[in-house]
Amino acid sequence: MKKVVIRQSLKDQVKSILIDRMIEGDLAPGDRIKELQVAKELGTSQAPVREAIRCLETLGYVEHIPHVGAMVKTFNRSEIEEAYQVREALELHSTALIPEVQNELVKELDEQLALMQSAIKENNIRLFTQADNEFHRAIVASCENETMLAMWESLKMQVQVIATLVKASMPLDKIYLLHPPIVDAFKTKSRERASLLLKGHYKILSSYWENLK
Amino acid sequence: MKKVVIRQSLKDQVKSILIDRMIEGDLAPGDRIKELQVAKELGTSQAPVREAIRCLETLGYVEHIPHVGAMVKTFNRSEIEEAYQVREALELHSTALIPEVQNELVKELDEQLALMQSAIKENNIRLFTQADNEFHRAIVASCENETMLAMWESLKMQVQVIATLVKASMPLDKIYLLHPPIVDAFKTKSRERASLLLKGHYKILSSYWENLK
DNA sequence: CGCGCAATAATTATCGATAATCGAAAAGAT
DNA sequence: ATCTTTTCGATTATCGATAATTATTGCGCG
Repeated sequence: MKKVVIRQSLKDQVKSILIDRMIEGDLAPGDRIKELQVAKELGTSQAPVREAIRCLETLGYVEHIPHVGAMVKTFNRSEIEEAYQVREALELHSTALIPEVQNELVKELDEQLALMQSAIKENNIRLFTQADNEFHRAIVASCENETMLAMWESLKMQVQVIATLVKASMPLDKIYLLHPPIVDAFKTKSRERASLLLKGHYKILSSYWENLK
Repeated sequence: MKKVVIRQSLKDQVKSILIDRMIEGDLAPGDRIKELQVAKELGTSQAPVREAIRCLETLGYVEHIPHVGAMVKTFNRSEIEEAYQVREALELHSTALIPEVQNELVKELDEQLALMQSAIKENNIRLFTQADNEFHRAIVASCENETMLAMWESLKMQVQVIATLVKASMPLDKIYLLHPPIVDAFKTKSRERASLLLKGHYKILSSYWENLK
């Protein structure tokens, strides 16, 4: 691949850097993000940092209070539960919208199932979570509705929290077992059945989550 | 009500003004929004205008191309259809999530039905659309999921387009008739039935929409 | 006439500095 | 000692100006 000069606005660069810091844990929930401080660190002026923060705000990654500042968002219980419900709504309706040709979807789902299994063998929660995410994402993506997919993805952060906590109390292989029947339903072209199974999947995980109180 | 000093950032004021202009039609889809021009008009500097525009961008009201500028968004056919599908997903799942006490919801829905009827008598499409919107909004709102409601509302603009066009070809009273059965279902505490009727409602409007090609 | 290219105009992106605002600490009053 | 007011430091919000980028115009040339 040919190398090309980087032509990315400062805002976008700052945004990427801040997101990286969140992922790495250098920026933990509750941490404040000061515009001028970040600007000095990164060698820019306040404006691009400001824009980047506002962007993160709309992504739901940070919380912003006028004249006070921004801090990395900490989700409370109900926000997380709400997001989980919305995600369920989107996935269920997606299965209903998936066009007839489901071969590619099945292939993708099978791949993610395999990844989940190897993650279980290694007891690699991170890998499992990723495959789990991709599994569900594939379902939403296959109904070819960009708007739907964008909304589904916007709940990433909140669902991340619930997923992490549930996985700590529920064995991975038990979570895994919720998925193959869904793939089978798609294989037999029964979206109706897939939808019901998915609903059951969510119900079971929700009840586990409830017990974590 | 006691009067309180207005304490709103310039950004928010600019944002409101721009949205008003869109509603009034002074800013039509495709129109460019120039930062410095708006700034001069409103007597501010570029910065607040810039922020307001970025905010409108994330709301999906304007489209922004780096180094070129922003313009009022024109939705294409598929974006509108996608939004409509997502809204259906959210409303259907909302009905399933509504807690047992549905009296307040029924009351609100009945009110909106009445408004729709008087709108029909006056042949006031604007009023009808508003009541129609509130009707569906009430359903989503009653499941007490702020995240769900926020997402539902974020599709306002796109749905506005489809609603306007369908109403031009489909008589208002026909659209009206899709709603009372839904209220009846809620009255008999049958969320299951309400969900099915809502699905039917969407199916019928979609088919009308398809015929507008 | 139409195409490539340079010069120019228009607009956004970024900057550095200043004003406005907030929260906490210090001072004062009861 | 407690409550209120004032002051001060920190931070965001806004400004005016400049740099960077893109779009447009006009000109020379085949």
